[in-house]
Amino acid sequence: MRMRPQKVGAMKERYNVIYCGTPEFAVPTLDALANHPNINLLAIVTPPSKAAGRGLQQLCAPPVAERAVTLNIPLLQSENINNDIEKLRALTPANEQIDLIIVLAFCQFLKGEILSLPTLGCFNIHASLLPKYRGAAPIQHAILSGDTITGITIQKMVKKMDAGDVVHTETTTIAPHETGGELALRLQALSATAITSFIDKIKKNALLATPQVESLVTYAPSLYRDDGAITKELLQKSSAEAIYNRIRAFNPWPGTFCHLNCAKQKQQRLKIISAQIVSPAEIPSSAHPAPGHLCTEKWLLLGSADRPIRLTQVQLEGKKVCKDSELLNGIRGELTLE
RNA sequence: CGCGGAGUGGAGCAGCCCGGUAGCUCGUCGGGCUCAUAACCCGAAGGUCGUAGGUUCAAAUCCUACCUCCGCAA
Repeated sequence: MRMRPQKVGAMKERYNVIYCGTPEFAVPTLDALANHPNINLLAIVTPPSKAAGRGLQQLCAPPVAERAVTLNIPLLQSENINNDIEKLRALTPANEQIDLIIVLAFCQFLKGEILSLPTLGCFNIHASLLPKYRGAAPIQHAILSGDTITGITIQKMVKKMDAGDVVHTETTTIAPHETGGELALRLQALSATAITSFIDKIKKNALLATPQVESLVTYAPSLYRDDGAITKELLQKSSAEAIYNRIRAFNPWPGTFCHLNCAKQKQQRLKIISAQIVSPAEIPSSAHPAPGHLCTEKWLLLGSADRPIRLTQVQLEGKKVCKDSELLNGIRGELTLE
């Protein structure tokens, strides 16, 4: 049963905001907030800097943290923000209150105590059309499922992950060949648009909170490297379109790959950068790969449950990205899958 | 000092272990052929073998240092 939308918010000249975010994805929205005339950014919260990079173990700050320094806004790097509530209070001027906490791609879960800290509440920007794809990897899952539409949702955070009332949405179509990385770039810009509209709604006291329809809830769990494995088993039971969607959804992260055996060499991992579905009519019958098998006559063709998939751009361990035909130019002996 | 791979004509690679004339699959250019192809045939151009030292009669190959690119792991 759908509940009647309720109004939340209050008119005010300037809102005290704390922004929580981590990766590049959260930077444009930070900029939008920092530039907004009605927003006073009290502080920016990110996780601590971590060692990163090949060879030298250098400390690497989250992109949002770097941006905070550039913007000259107080930065709080916290392992777990739930334990640092006092530090947040300390950043608030004596006779003022925290009005809003905005959370985008933060990698930390906010508990009850912090949710009740701001006067207007905590709001999360989520990169899907909730209630679809609650969880950590909504962008990839939307493409993986072959969706043609997605967007940005702003929800009033509750104790349950991504389950709060929806207060604002922006939609966009997913292009047929769009990758996870390309869509993420567009959605991070759309997120900045969304937050501006959201603030305007608050200003006009026109914010409507619509409960999520529970029966439509789906989840987008975290992805891991192994999820990108294109195996014989997966190929045998999947359509070419499903494999193709996986390849583009997982580009550039967590990436898709398969394992190759080449004559008298040890097994090598082959990253798949891009691919395309091939109509059987486009290739000679001698080059038709069986489901779960690899054909290397001129292109790298994987056999799926229905049509072949050509791996157009690939990368072998320790090598640069190259076209499938270029890889085959250098291969001596037979190449087989796994 | 986290582990590992790689720099050789325009591209992708072999050759290095065991030093002795620069090789393979493509591409490019010229010519030919076909109704046609991710086609085929003939010919040609194009390389300081990442950089700098060292060993040697002789180094792509052995030794040392450095530069660059990349995979894994976080």
